[in-house]
Amino acid sequence: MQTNNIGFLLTDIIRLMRREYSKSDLCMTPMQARALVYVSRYEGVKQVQLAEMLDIQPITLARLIDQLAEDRLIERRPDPKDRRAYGLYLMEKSTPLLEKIDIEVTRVHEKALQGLSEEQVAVLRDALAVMHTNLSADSSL
Amino acid sequence: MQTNNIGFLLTDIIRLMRREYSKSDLCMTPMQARALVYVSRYEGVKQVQLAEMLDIQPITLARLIDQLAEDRLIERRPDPKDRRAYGLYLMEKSTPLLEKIDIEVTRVHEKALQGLSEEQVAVLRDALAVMHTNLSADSSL
DNA sequence: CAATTATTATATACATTGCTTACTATATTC
DNA sequence: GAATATAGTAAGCAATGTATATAATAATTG
Repeated sequence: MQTNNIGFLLTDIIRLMRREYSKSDLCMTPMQARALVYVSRYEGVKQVQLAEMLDIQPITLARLIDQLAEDRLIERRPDPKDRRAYGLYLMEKSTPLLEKIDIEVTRVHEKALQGLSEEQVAVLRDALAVMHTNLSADSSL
Repeated sequence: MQTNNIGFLLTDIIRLMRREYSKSDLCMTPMQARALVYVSRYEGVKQVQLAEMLDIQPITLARLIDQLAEDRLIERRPDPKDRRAYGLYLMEKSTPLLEKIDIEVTRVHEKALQGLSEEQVAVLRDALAVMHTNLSADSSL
């Protein structure tokens, strides 16, 4: 049993990246930022769809959206065709914030990946994508 | 701003690995398992040292140790030379559990890494190690 | 040797992210 | 029209992490 296996490394890296993000003045958590980024990319998305994209439970997303809505970064607009559902839309305040998020993400990426060649980063990215796919596959079927 | 950046990928993979581990019958959390593995590798280690190895706060580790000690997997033995400190030692019950952990870690690794060549895995592992080092560096100095 | 400082472990309180289960309101289907 | 499915939420819990504070003990310094 090794103490430097890949799972341990990943756990550490996530924790370290979280620390790095907390040094910024974004005043939001990584998942909040992520949800906001997704809304900006898929404006009008419904919560169920977004929860599926993020692979989290709808209730987990609901609370994220609560926070973002309370901060007036996004809003829930009633779906005209389905009175149960809401579409998620950006509000004005989010535009400059999204720019800051982008800068911050770039900063952390650069810090994390420094010293790695483009090729290494490409292999890393591909390997992580494969791992994601492998782990998403539901073997219980 | 991309929705498939490396930080997002890592976050997802950690969550998916956690789910995968929860399917096992280990009845312990990843961090508990990790702490147990470290104790098995560095038997007699003191809590402060172990917290440093895991790069977590001493209080975070203290609670992990509480849980493992309550389950009679490890024990705190008073340090003969320092009455403030304890050495951490395995108890009998942990031997078969460590074997099960090893099997489970191998299973999840194989599921996560399937389809990747040995070379890709090697690059992945190296890249993650570099990222860990990069992010551990305290740039505030 | 006495006083200050540092270290070890823990306590308390909190935030974030995640889960399960259950519920309401509304759509859809039989 | 009744049964079923879906969108969103509520309540409660667990795991992991943080900051700050405190008690006990060691180490250092004057």
